[in-house]
This record gives sequence, structure tokens and C-alpha cells, in this order.
Amino acid sequence: MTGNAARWENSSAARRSRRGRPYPPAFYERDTELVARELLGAVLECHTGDGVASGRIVETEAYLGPHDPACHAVAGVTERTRHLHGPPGTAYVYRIYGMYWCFNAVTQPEGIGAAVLVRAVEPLAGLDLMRARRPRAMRDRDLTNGPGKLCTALGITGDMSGALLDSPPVVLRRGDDVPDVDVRRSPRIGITRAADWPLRWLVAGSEYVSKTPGQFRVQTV
DNA sequence: ATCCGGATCGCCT
DNA sequence: GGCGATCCGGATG
Repeated sequence: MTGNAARWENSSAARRSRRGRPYPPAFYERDTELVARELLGAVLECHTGDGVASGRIVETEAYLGPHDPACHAVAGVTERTRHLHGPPGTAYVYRIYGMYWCFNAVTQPEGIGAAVLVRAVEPLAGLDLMRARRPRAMRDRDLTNGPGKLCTALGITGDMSGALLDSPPVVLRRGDDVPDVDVRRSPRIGITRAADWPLRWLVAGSEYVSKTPGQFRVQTV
């Protein structure tokens, strides 16, 4: 465990952190793989003028910083990656393929350029809102089983990038912790560089994880 | 100024 | 499983 991790585990903020409480910045200012693992089971919640929608995180990926060839931080600090290099516990929301948004929680000390991508959630609240935003989803699991889909369903957009995640419009709360026996890891999805690094975390057996091309090398933790 | 490829999705076969 | 939609950042000339 890293020094930062120990600092979090021993902190009064950690002891105060209970189910339903937003994570403070100290939670995120740690090893990115650890944060990706621990965000399984957390609740991602988005507030808009239409109301509140939320879901339980069942799939995450770690993007480690400039030394990770698949991480946007390899480009350095640019207009696009500005918020990736922001303080821990803030949002990095970027547009992909010209059409969709992807949501990340920034990790590590400010300026590193590391983050956790949320790839899938299990819908919890605001199902009517999500169905209205994604009218083509035939089943409820199709509302949020992909990083672009969940942003559309929850209402997460680029103007929320840079915002602290302990208060609206986007809030990440501690949920029911997922025990190690229910956690799996695999390589990350949809990337070409560092494609074999096992930096994707999933809740075993969840119906709500994103579709995987073929069968992955999946390991227990 | 131009080109290329991408942390995706939905529809097609 | 393959492909088109659609756009921007970064690289190249």
C-alpha cells in the first residue's frame, strides 16, 4: 500500500466515510489502480434541471498518467486534457468519436494526469429520465453498460468537466463495498497501446457490465 | 493546410 | 464481426 493510501485509510475522513457519503479528495489522491478497484460499488449521481439520475459502478478502468501509453496525459497539458491534470476528486469529461462523452474521476496529486474511467453502472434512481435520454435502449441494462451510454443516460456532459465530485452536479458516493471475491480484472477495452495491461476492474457476474469483444483474460484479484 | 486515429455506439450481416 | 457516423487534437508538411 502506498503512503497516500495509508494516509487515507488512517485519516478521520476515511473513518467518516460511510455508505452514502461523498468521497473527499483524499480518497482520490492515491494509487490509481487502488482507486479504480475501490470505486466498484460506489454510486455515481448526476443532477440536471430535469432531475437526478444515479447508478452503482460495476466496471472501471485505470489510466495511470504520462507513462501509460493509453492515457491522454501522454499529450501533456493541452486544452483537451486540462481537467485530467486538475486536482484529485474532480471530473475529467471528454468527447470521443465526435459524439459521446466519457466520464473520469481524476486521481493522484494535481498535475500528474491520471484518472479512473467509469465504464458501466447499474441504474439505481431516475430510470424514467434515463429511458427518455436513451429511447433506443430495449432493456434497462442497455441504458448504462458502456462509458458513452452511461454519460448520456445520467446526463453527464462536458461542461461538468473540472467540477469537484463531492457536490452537484456530479457526486460520487460510497456504496456497498464489493469484496475481493466478487472482483475481476482484465485488459482495458478499445485501446491499441498498452492493450495487455490488466487495468480494468469488474463486478463478477454483474448483468450491467459493458459488452466485451470476445473473451478476455480475466483474473481474480 | 491537411491528414489521421480515437478510452464508442448502433445497425447491419 | 464489420462498418459508418461525426469531430477534434495532435502530428506532419
